[in-house]
Amino acid sequence: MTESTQPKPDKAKPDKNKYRQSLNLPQTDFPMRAGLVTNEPASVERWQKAGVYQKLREQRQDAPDFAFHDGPPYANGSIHLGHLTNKTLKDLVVRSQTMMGRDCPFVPGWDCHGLPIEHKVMGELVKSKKIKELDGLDAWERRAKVRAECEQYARTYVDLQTSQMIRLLTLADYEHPYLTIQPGFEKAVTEVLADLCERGLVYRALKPVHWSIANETALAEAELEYMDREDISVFVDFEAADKEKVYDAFGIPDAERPGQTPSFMIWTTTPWTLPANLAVAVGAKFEYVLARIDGNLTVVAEALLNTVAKMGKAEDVHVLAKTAGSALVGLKYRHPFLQYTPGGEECADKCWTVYDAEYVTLDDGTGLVHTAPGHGAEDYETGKRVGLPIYCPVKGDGTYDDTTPQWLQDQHIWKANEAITERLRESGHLFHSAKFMHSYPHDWRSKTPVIFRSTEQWFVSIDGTFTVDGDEKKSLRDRSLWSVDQENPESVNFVPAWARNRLRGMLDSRPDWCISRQRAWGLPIPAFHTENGSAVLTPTLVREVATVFGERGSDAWFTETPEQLLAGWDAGNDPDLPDELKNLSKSKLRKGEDILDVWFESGATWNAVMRHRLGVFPSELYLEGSDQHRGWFQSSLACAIASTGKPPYKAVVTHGFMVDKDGQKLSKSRGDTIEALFTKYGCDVLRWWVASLSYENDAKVDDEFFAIAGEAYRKVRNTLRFMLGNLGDFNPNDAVDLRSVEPTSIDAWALSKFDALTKDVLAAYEKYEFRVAHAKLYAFCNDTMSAVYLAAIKDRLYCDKPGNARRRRTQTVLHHITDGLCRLLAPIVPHTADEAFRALRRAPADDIDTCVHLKTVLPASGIVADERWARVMDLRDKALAAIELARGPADKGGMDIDNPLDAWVTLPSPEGLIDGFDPVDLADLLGVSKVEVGQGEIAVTDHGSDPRCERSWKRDGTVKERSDGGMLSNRDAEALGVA
RNA sequence: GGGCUUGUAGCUCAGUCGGUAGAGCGCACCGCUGAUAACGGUGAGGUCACAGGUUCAAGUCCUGUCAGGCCCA
Repeated sequence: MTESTQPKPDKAKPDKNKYRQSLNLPQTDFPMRAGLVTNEPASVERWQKAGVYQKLREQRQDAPDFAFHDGPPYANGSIHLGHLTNKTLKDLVVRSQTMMGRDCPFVPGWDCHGLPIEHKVMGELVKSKKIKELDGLDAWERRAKVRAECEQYARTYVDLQTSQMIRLLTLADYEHPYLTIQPGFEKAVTEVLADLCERGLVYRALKPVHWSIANETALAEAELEYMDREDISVFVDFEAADKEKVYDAFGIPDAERPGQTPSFMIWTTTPWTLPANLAVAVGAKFEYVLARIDGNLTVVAEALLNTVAKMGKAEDVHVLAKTAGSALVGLKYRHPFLQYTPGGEECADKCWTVYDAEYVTLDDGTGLVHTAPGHGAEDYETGKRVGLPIYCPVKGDGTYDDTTPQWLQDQHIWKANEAITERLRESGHLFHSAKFMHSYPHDWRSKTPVIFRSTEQWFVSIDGTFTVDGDEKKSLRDRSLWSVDQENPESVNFVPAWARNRLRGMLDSRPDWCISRQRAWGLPIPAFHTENGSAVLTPTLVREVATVFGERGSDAWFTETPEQLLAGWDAGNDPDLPDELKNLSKSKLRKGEDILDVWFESGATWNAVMRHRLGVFPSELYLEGSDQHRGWFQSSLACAIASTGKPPYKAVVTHGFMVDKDGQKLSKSRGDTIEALFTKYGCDVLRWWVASLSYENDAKVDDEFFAIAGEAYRKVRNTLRFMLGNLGDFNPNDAVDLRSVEPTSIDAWALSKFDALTKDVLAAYEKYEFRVAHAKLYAFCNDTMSAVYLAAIKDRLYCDKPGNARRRRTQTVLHHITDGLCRLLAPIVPHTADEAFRALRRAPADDIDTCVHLKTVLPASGIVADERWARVMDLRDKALAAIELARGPADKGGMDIDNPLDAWVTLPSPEGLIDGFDPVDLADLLGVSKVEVGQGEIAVTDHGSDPRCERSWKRDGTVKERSDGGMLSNRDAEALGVA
């Protein structure tokens, strides 16, 4: 059946709408359907035209500061859900702080340098064949050219992301962002580097670092990605140099000594590092055995003997003797295939030594650890301690150099894994080998496995001590740890609290910071090399180059000569330059080719943005994802503490990651683009969703959750619409003095509820508990307003005479609450709050000055509702339950009352509970026609057969036929002016 | 393998000092039809991931296991 075949319902009940025209029904231009897709961009345009961000800065000149610092996203690609959450959370902070009256300037930033962009640009140059244009150029010209391409690339994505963030309704100084490629920014970063040089924290050393073979550069920890990889694990026998000393160590009597030479069995998953083996490490405290395994005499840790034997499928295992690891220390062994020693007199006898080391464990392997100081962090420490050379026979491209045996030279290390294993097998040194899968660090860009390789790099010392302004000599590690220590009264504050431990754990264990990279797209480390190759990097020199960067940008490093760059530097007057260099010739200097780790740049944003630009330090807050404990939180802390002695932030807020519906890692190829989400749901809906997250944990993302947020948004929107509709005929001139509101009136109750809401929401905003604010606002709209107050005041708003005092009083209160509610909602739904705020004031479309975002929250009304209200509301709950029962069928104790307006209720007033309360207010709160005060229990009576007012539909006992022929109650007759 | 962290109703989350398990959404049912592609009411739903332990008493404290997440090796 189609609708057209049905009778017209309007005609069916003509009398029902007899008085409809005389009612004050809601009227508003605020539509039920939000139309966010078109209306949000219109709001953005209006705010930009009005210059909201600038106006706020002028308006808040004397207001308390809230300097919040934006961590720079990487200028590559479109923003994704992670950005959306991060940026929205930041905007919730900015807007809520602004709404609370503070001056919260927010300078958005972008991280523009770095490998990912350079990698991408190089790929595009190759693809477009433009790479050929670089062929004839020298290295510096090439780099300059690549840098120009990179800058263009970065700026493209800064523009794209800027437009997306603006579309997301975030409030920031998008006209003047900070970019890590701006000359002023580069200067500020270089100044921080100068400060660190001044503290004596920057040094150059040969050290194993994570090395990307594909990109031929050192990588920071943050540039690694762990992925599964198949490798060979090998158990190798290293033959003892002097068998008698081994037997001595195991205390075997001369007579019982076998003629055979025992060996030390080591285990490694990187056979390619064996050519660089310079030592074996044991744990002095562990027990070791001399065992015969299928005929071979070998030394392994007692605890691991069975596992090792089983792995090698050994059939005959027999322990000859046992001794402590400490007895093995100092014993010598021969390398399985190196016939000579690659440098270092320590090894004139062509043997290497067994040492004790802390990091030896009995978790896996043999308890004897292959040590190659050029290829591992711990190996390096051991090598340094015992004076071994930091030997690294692997070149930057991953092939062996000419210090290795002929059969390895120029071979790639990953191929060498096989070759070495085979060689060991042939020579009888291999006990066992097996392929296995493990999680292994990869270069996050090229997705290729990373190796440890020692190269000359610049480092920031974590444990070197220094003073700032003549304070106590302490290391960067100790200072950093203290700055986050709970015992420290000036400690950084962490939300959530466990973030403190997480940062501390990392500070405890982090090694020296390798800050150099061998690429073109970055800020050059302004070091110069003298003719004999030694590096010059003095504070004065660095500051001089910083000035040049500030004036001409860091491109100058690539296009200018050392004389030009150092025009203002006088070697003779540089206090940190060694005497023998005082009269060096600038023309003989060579520019260093390293660039700075991008984490150093972002670690110094506080200097460029907070200190230089806004003149505020430290920042009130850093807010980023939990991965930034190791990233930005830590790099910023290190830079700021080394430079100023103070942390760059007073507080750190961390949020979790976006995961899928099942809590699993979000796949990168998944889902809609950001623009698709913007148009499908609207940004206010997405923001409402972000506000609803318990962001300290990971957040599940799914269409379903956005849809739920959309439903909730519509409920709030409808509540606003209804409130606005009932103020359709209200003018501020009609307002009554709020102080005249009776404490026992329903209006006083609503006002006090709104005051409480304001207090709760602001407290939540203050603590960055947006979820709490969100829940309170939602409950207020749905319960306090929609279900209770608005339901109760409907009758008077619709039926009282428009200018009636009671109606105007209620409207005054409603206006106050609507106005205040817009302000409280503004940080979460900036478009909708402003739309409602403007609708409340009936601002015409061309009025750009009416804007909720230029306002602050309303002060408390100061109305104290009667303290009995809480108990009166409990009484209401009971009465409603009684009405609900009365509406049921007789066999369930009910009276079959269809409509609550058919009922009257008698309420008891124990201890004068409802004395002085308006019975009409109480009736309206219950949705019944009349309330009487009585004794005993709550009583519901059926008045369904009483005459019904044709206008208000109430049966309040005053309904009778009036002069116009209609059945009306006293109030409605009066409102119409009929007798 | 290590650090930090999560696991409570179908879903998202509260749960304070250890003392009878809470909300919203969804669902079911009912009402209203003057907030109407709205609005209101009522109800069902839980072995608090699992296994031990401490305690008169454990979602809560301790140990371990399982399954996730971030970071690291």
